Amino acid sequence: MTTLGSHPNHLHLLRKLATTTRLSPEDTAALLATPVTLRTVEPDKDVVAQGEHATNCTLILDGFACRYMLAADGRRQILSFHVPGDVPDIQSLRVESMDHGLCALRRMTVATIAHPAMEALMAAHPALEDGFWRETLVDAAIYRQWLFGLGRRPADVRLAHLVSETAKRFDLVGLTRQAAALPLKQIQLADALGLSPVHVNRVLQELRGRGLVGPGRAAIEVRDAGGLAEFGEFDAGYLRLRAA
Amino acid sequence: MTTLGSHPNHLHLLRKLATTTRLSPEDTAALLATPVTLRTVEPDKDVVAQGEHATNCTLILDGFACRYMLAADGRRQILSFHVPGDVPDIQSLRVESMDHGLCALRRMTVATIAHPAMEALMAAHPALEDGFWRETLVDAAIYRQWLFGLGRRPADVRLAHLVSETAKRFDLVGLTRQAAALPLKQIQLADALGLSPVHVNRVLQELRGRGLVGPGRAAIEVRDAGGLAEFGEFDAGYLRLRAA
DNA sequence: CGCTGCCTTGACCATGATCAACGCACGTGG
DNA sequence: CCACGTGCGTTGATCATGGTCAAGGCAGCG
Repeated sequence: MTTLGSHPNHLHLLRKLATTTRLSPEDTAALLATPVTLRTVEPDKDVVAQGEHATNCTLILDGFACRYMLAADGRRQILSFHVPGDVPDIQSLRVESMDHGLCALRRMTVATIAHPAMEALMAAHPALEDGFWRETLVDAAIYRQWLFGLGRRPADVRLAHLVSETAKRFDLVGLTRQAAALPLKQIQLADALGLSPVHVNRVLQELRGRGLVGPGRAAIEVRDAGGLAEFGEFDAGYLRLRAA
Repeated sequence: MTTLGSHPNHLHLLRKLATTTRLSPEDTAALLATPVTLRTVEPDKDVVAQGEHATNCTLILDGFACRYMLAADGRRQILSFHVPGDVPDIQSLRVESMDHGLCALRRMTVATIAHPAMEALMAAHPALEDGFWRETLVDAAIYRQWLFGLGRRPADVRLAHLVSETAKRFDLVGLTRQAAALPLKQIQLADALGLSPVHVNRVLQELRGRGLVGPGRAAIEVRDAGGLAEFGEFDAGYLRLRAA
């Protein structure tokens, strides 16, 4: 048990909150004084399982995670990606049981915040409550983009959009290095895009041929962010709800 | 200008809030005393357009609406349906501009609530704030189901799921009659399911052949709700976050 | 009586899935 | 230091779900 402020990566959360909400020094101080438990999660391990009743919220300090649902035949659909600074299970505060799982895609460090501590923080600091609420609205905006993509965009545009969006989200929390080389496997992209792994491979080659992403196999290297955004019809507006 | 309580269809909202939140008599009284403007919206007319900055929230009293986004080539993706009792643009309270449009699918009666009135109501009645927040969480749960369907469910299952879900949502606000005969055109189903209208037609015939929906062309008549839910892998749990 | 809007049908096409094999890089143990 | 195993990426051949195009059909309405 320690406080959030004692881990240097709290800065990602602060940076993200700052894109939508203005926090007073007192709000920030209270946030950093919040008691948390640090935990490491190995790749492919659930942070919260589907159906579980959560009693904590999870702040990602380092690593990369996704929400997902499983089909009866074992096929997986990834519903969203989550970068450091995200609290992907904040809705567990108000929800009886998780309708989806939360899973580490890379080795993660997370800060676990007990629900009562989170409730107390938000009750005492309306600006923080507001900020976290806005985060869920950004979440919803991202869902809408993915819905639109799955329904109406061809595979190549969809992939370019996803890569652009994910890179931008690393950017927005200050992780420029990871924004340039996304730690995504092709299978994970396939599960997020509703495609098969082999089709993702082929579409990636198309994007490589266009000079938009690099040839490396370890990570998706963004070569031409502007061109990728244009090809993927990506406009970052929906990630940055303007501050009040 | 009148008050919400003066229109009989306020009951749909109350019924829906009651599924997730416990309201005191004072909360209910304040809600019903809220000043609103009544308005009629013709089919295919926008309630709020994409890109617009809204200064009101919209409560649906009667009719049927959808959120949607348009592709550059004019193709449409419907992102969600909305039944009486929904406030589909509540996020406009916290968002600079709409990333999607809100459109009437049938003739609608809506109550327009000015943002300041909504803010005042929620500030004075935390239970109502909580209730509306929970609604956005149900929204998000529906988005996840649609994402899963678009990514991983074949067209027939996807259609059965959508029909089951939409019928259940009419049910939950007390509109049993509309739940049994959904006012949906095939083009609208196609836009929601990411399919072409002709494929929707064929899949509908398959469901008619299985005895799950009726043969009528004016509306989708649910013949065998249980069978439809089973075929569509529909479990209503995600529509009803348990009350605190 | 003839529009108009939507549903229906058929023929053909294409995006992306599936199946199966192979390659390549990295890590581990002999 | 090399042999092997493992996990992922890559490729090719074939298949299928669902799209597109084009032409009727049918009901309600002016």
